[in-house]
Amino acid sequence: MDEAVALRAVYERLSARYDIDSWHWRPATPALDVCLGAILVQHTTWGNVEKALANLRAAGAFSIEALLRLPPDELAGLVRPAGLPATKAGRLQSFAGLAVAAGGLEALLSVSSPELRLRLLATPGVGPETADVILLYAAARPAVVHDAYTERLCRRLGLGPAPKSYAAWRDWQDVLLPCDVALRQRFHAAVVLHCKETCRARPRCAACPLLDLCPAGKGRMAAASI
DNA sequence: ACCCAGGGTCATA
DNA sequence: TATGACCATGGG
Repeated sequence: MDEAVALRAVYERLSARYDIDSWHWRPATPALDVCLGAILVQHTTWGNVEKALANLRAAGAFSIEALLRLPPDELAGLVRPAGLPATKAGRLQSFAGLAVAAGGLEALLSVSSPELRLRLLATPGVGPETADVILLYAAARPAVVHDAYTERLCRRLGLGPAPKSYAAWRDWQDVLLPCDVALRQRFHAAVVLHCKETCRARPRCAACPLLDLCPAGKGRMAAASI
């Protein structure tokens, strides 16, 4: 079976099992929440991000303007639960500066997708994955988000591009996935939800909905641990 | 005590 | 193109 069919099957099975509404970036999630969360979640778990976001709200710092007003070390204190506090405080302020320069967050998120992606990537602390999360979930553009979960899942299924770069993975998905915002949101959300549930906690789960998609033989064992 | 976590950046071969 | 060190905290 070719890769387009296989990836489509992954989408069908996982989106049927995992609801986008149990995902922290649902369609109704405010854009600012998505943007700040996307930066804070780098190399940390979502639970820690929630604590940091709660600290920001409690301190009245949950706005582009307030973020820029706050002294860096004070902001770092609020963000500490998410790890890398000094680094992430600076990144939040860089992003806030980008939004202000564009005339506000709404204005920033309304520029064309290619231009928006370039501006995001030019912002310190915003790399390709963070930029694509913002494009897909905050700006509702049909972007592809690649991440460690997607890569691990695809590799175990024997899918994916030969090059290991983010760009190669993103381009690969971009060709195979229908260019639909809601679909791409559901796909990414379902992959992550599935991997978080089964990857470490329940290796070799016999009820894995992707069991029949993996290569025969040894691959079947590997698939069971997806 | 140790290992890992939706990453980004900088240095190096 | 790709690998390694670094950032620093919370949870298993």
